[in-house]
Amino acid sequence: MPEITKSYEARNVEAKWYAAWQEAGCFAGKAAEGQETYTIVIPPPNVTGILHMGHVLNNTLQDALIRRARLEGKAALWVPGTDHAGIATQTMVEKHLKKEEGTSRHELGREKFLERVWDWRHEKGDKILRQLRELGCSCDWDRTHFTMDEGYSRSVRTAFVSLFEKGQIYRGKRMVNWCPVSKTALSDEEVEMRPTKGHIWRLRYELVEPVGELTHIVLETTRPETIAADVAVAVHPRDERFKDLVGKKVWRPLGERVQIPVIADEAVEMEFGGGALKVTPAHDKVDFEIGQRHGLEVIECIDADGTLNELAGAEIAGMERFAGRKKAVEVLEANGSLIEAKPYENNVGYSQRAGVPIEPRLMQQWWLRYPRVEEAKQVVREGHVQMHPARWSKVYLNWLDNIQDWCISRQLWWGHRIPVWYAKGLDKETLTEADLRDPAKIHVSLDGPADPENWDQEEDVLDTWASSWLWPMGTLGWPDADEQKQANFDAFYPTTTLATGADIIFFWVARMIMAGLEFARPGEPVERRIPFRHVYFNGIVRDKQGRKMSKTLGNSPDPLDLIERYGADGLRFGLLQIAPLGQDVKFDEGRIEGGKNFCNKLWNACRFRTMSGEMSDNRTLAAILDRLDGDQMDEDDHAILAALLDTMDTLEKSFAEFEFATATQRLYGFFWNEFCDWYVEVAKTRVQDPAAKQHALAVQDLVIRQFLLLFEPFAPFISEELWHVMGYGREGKFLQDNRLETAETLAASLTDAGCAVDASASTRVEQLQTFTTLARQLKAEQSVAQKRDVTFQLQASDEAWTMVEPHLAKLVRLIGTESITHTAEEPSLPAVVSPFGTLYLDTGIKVDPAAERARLNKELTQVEKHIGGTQARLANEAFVSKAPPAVIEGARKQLTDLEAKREEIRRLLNTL
RNA sequence: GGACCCUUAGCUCAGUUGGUUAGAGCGCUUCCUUGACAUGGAAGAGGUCACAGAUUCGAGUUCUGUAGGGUCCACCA
Repeated sequence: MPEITKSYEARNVEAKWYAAWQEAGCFAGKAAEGQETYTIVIPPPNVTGILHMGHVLNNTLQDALIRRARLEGKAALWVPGTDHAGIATQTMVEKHLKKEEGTSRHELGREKFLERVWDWRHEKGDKILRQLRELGCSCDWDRTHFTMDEGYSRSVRTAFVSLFEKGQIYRGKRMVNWCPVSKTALSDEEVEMRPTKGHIWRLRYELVEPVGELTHIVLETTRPETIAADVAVAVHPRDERFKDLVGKKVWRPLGERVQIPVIADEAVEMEFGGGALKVTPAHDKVDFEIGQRHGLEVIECIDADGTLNELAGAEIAGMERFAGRKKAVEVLEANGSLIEAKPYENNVGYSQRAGVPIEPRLMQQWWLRYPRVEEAKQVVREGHVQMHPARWSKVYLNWLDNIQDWCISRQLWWGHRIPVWYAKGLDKETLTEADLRDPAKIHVSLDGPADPENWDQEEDVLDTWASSWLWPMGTLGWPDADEQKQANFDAFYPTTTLATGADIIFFWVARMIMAGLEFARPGEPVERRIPFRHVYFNGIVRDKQGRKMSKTLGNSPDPLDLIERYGADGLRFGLLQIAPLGQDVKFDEGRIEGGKNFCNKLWNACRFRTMSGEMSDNRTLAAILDRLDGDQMDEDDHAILAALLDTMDTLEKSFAEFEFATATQRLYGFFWNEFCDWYVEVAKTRVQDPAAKQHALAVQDLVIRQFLLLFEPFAPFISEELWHVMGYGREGKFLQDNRLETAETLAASLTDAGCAVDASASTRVEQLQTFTTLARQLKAEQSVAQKRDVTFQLQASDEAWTMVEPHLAKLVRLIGTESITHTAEEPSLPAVVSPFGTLYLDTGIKVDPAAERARLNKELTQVEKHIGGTQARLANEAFVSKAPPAVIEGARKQLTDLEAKREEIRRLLNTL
């Protein structure tokens, strides 16, 4: 028998078992012919990222799902990997280069710079994957993928080429969200609207020729620095105030002194500002559209880096855009155009990553018309892809309903370079749709043209999400037939569950669905093409004040530190206990500590079991069942086994519903309260009885065994350790090599073993528990809680006494008394009314009648209050005639019981 | 402007299809180091379930509205 330490030391076992699992290839995703599979692809973290609490939650959930699937006998595969994270990684390396070497990517040049990024990736990357091992994640590490690996890159290019050939991809000059810091275009999804405090300036634009009384038009703007790029002033066509002005000209108040027309356009809000709008097509999306409708010129006065150029006007040219804004206001004030400056808060689009306002800009970019939009809606509407919680479907469908073409090109270097080659000398700015489809001018292919010397490859790379949207397929070998075979694409696709955060439902989830439908198994039914069947959205981990955890706030605990202090299992279990379906998680370190304490409780329960008696053959369930003795089955056995079956049932349901908090809470309550606090305590007595000992210990062995199987998905390390300590495992075998019985099959096995579980015993055990609590309560009230030399007398009917008598030995021990005797007398002693009769406590000290009366009166008041309520209900004619009979019956019985109790308390009061 | 979520004990949260006296963990009070566990045990205090209506014999639970908090989408310059 191995020596078991007094408390559970996670560090002693975690590394050991992880190494053993890996050595034995426990995590390999292998599917036998016809075997049911369970596949998860990890949401690939940034390759240079480090583990934070969000990852812990997300990956613990996935690991729980995967480990449970293994125990259910499915071929489980969890594919790990990382994302190259274009902007984030490139920015990180650029910063590093600037700080450490004072150089920049432009100084290095594309090739050298990319070498440096690769160095960085090899040196610092994948740290997060190693950290996931600390957490116990059972990924199939041999299948680790990286979005920039050659194989994966090939799938990215394949998708691009295919979509290009289908005409879904085009190059076009349109308004894009330009990030002046990262110096790249962004998709709409990467722009975050933030309320921003600033000013709005009320300005006058002088009419070239007065119209009647009118000498100028009043309008308001938040962006005076762009005035020099104004090409018109727009008013609403039905606005009476301006009907005579349309077609007239005004002087542009900044920059070159030119006349611009007043035009009428529906897009103008009459109620806003003065009812007129300055039109700056180059720097505003709406203005651009107006400009298109009216054939207006586009003047760009802001450059790519966010500085104002010479077209912005001599006064502000060369200035940074916000400094230029200030200066522009001064100029406007000086030339009499400024009427008023008002503090103003409006929504400004920010680059999500760089955190600066984006600049709408007119540019040539690559665009994708999303494929399979209708199918993508259909699969969710029809439940082929189920979202949990379901409400996210609505968000998803709403987005697809309003979907816009996706700007997929990025002006970065770190990423998948777009597989498009331009014939040398071709003017890329003036390409037409026909040019795009002309193989003499544009070459699009996986591997490039045969005569590269005559071509220039596109400089831009793809949006990171235009690679990760292929993740479930690319990691399973698509599109290469051999690789797919090797990865067993056939068996593992579609994946089963995607666990991720709702914040990337558009970025990633929706796009993966469209990609899957477009590329996977062409021609087959949608349910074979979708990338996953379930999407589980886990909440965001927040701090105690409800704020998102972030590096800048410094409010995020270091998961590795938490693992160090509470063990990986404690962290996992504690976190899942507070992670309700679809709600954010407010991080509470107390719960993590609770997880650790629970592990310790489990540890000690097992330790106690090994101390209670010789360990017998625990190697199989059958061996344990063999040791059960039907003749020794008492109510406590029935109750604990019924609770075990119920727990198994609850776990099965909660896994199906992704209700992890329910699952962990049931496990906690079952093991700690039902098993340790009651069953193990009562069994202490039975273990003293040679006739009952083997049976009572076998029940414990059974309960612990089944519990470990249920617990392992949440806490794999301690479960594995105890599995071996308790002798459930064999040399070279692991917990996961066993199958998890269902509640039904275990119940059937118990029946076969002559120990059919009678769930109704639970009620009677509850009465014994109540009895115990009342007796302890009485002792505490009489200030003899710790004394064991007191005696109890139970005044009970013969029938009630027969219910208590078989349990006397246990009760005496649990309550801490010398004896409980059956009495017909009515002693003058402190008493309490129990389910079995009136229980008297003899402490050997004289009773204080006043104190006793006070105590009983308090009790009486409570009972009477309750009686009142119940009587009122039963007196209600409507209740009696309409409520279901069972409910009425329950109320009647309750009333009878309460009245009996009341009488007994009154009688006791009279004896004082 | 559109959609969604939340509000239950001091704190963090459970409360299944409406049905006895609303639960857990932490914290708090009292007692206990008795031979699994002080990372523990026993007992206890603590809640008008945000508010107002409606439906119902009966509402924490269903519906409507209000207030407060949060999220997403749209973006009036």
